[in-house]
Amino acid sequence: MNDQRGRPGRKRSEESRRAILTAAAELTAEVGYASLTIEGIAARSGAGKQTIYRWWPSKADVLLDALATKADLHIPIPDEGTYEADLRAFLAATFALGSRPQVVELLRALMAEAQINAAFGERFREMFLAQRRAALGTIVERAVARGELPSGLTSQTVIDIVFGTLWYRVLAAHRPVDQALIDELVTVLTTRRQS
Amino acid sequence: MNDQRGRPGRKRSEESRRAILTAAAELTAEVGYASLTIEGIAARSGAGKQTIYRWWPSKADVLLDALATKADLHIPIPDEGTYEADLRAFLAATFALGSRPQVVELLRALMAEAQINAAFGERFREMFLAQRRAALGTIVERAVARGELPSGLTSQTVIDIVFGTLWYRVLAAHRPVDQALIDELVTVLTTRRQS
Amino acid sequence: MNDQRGRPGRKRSEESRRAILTAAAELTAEVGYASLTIEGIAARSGAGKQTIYRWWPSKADVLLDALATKADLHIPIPDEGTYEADLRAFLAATFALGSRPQVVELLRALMAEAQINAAFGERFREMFLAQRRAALGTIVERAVARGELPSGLTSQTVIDIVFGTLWYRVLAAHRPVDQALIDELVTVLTTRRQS
Amino acid sequence: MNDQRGRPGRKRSEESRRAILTAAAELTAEVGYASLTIEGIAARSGAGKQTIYRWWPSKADVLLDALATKADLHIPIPDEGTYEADLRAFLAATFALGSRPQVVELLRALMAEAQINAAFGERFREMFLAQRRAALGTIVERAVARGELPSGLTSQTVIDIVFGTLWYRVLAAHRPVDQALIDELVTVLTTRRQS
DNA sequence: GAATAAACGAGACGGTACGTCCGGTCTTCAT
DNA sequence: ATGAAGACCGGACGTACCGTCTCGTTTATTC
Repeated sequence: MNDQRGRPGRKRSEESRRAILTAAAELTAEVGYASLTIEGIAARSGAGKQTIYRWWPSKADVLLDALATKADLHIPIPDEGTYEADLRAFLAATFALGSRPQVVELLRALMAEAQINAAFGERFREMFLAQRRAALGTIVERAVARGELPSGLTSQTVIDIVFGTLWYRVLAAHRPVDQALIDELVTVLTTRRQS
Repeated sequence: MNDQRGRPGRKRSEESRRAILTAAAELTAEVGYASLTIEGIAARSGAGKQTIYRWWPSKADVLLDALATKADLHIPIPDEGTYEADLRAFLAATFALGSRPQVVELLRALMAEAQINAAFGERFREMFLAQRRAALGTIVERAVARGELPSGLTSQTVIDIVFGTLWYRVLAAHRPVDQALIDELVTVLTTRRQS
Repeated sequence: MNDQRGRPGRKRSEESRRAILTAAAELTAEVGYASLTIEGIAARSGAGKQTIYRWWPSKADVLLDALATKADLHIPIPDEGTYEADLRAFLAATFALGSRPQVVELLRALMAEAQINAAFGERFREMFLAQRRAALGTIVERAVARGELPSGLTSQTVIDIVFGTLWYRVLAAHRPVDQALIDELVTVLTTRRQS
Repeated sequence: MNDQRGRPGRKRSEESRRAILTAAAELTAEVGYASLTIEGIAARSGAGKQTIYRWWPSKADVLLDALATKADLHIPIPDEGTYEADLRAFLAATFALGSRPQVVELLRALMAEAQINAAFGERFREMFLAQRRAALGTIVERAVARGELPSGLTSQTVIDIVFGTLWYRVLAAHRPVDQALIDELVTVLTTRRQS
């Protein structure tokens, strides 16, 4: 990826990169995404503006990178044996993540930016949303293979419903995702129906 | 509301108001929300900037007002006799609305702004989202009264799932709401379960 | 002047006029001429902006009017019997006026405006400067008639030198006109020379 | 003065500086000082507004700089041997300058601004007026040393009378400084008196 | 080791839009 | 017809950031 093979010249400074990502995350928490500026990130991190523009196309991309760098945000793909248990485990992991206000704020900002800036939207969808969909997709496909999915439901729709409901609570309702919601979602998406 | 009784001074110009709302809507369609500016709206509408700032706190509020002024966006509360039919009718109406690209673009922009600007978020939730929730709420409450709601499902969760899935398709998936999704949503949210 | 004979409609309010002139003078003293605005005068005086625009073409004209209304600013034309005594009396009267800071401030502002706004400059010259020149002119002409003027000096130049020096101290030197200056001016402009 | 030794960052653009000063001078000549705007200067010079604000506190300071940059405005200190000849030479040089309408307009505007804006007034007095006073001061001091000054006249008063009369003609009388005035001034300020 | 080349902090640059202020005009209702 | 109130269009203000462009300096690779 970062094709540094034998190129002359100074190497990218990992120190600067970290300082920039940290400054961006802190500033977002302190002043909010709307008041976050490239100049502010540069000033806080001690980097020059050009250094930021050299490596990221926008402030949203800096934050997306900062998010991706947080290793602990990884949501594992559970394998509990049954579709219901897997789904419940997946939702519980997501729920845990949702209880960290700073992360939630970041996600709201990035989703917003994705609506306004089409190019970033593309990157956000590919680098973030698609990965989450893939994780849940694995679980649902397993259920399909086992015949556990309720009839009349495609796996894509299950995924849309799960993520849609979670995002809606964050974006529109401003209510945290809670245990009750998880229970109801699992109920709706798993229980077999009468003919 | 606009208590003009016997107040001295010139009255608010309805002509300017219309010109501003129209210009804002047109410009959003032409250049996109990100490139929409108050100055641009003023120039296009022939109004002074101050006139815009006097009546709306931000460009998003202008668009929200423009949206509210479009009478044809009203979603009726159907009463077809059964919960399933009502829900299907409600979704069909929403689906029809979603097939108008300009409206969808507007909604995406407003939802984005609501994430970034907390004060506008409050207004957007109260003046737009709450009304839609109330409409669907009426339908669902009727179902509850009739005992048609699947057990283990609260009416608020039904609403979250419905709007969540619709918004998710618009915001994250960039896939239009289609008939297949409607069918699956209705299936999931109506069918009685085996004990 | 104010030809109100038999005109229909409400008469000009003397109360408003006074309030406006007072407010303008006070505001100039409080915030300075640069920060004086028509809106400010209207607000302070309780008048509408239109009322001010109806009767004065600019804020400088309001102040010029306020100045003219101050009756005590009148400089009498002395007649002491000799040119030297007259000149000294005239300068003493002007000197007394120059010791009132507010008046000096006003004069500085009006002279400044006269440079920047040609139309007002014309009015200022005619309504203020010309009157002062005429007063001193009477004195000097009397001296000419008596043969008291030093040879090689025209009356216009005497006037230019007197007012020039006084204004210069106010505008450029920021030093008050004092007794020493008066003495020296009198000396220069009266003493007969050796052939 | 401009201590650029080893400072990091891009250097100030001399090209921009020149373009701004030229544009300001031209615009003043074309539309007058009252209609001169920072935005206009920026537009005409091709510079950004911020570049102007970075280096000059007001439009008057831009003009003062433009004036100072005009090398040909320098008034030499003559040394003709006698006070009278020196004074006459100094006045002739000033008179020549006064016959350039653009320069006179500029001086009127700056003197006006100096009345209205106290901070600029200070700069104008120090950077322009004081230099002229110093030049004439040299001449007059020489006369004092030689005992050529009329008795009862201090050197400061001579300077006040000279500059006062010149400025008054420009500011108040709107009559150019002419040869007759020079002659009369020299007469008044040099001739010995009868006891 | 010298030359070359890239990245770095710093900061000036041309731009664009911001939100505010005020100018001068125009209703509106009351006197 | 005047007057107070206040909305209107217009234009400039001074500021904040954008994204780009020098600068001088530091660090690496190649000759």
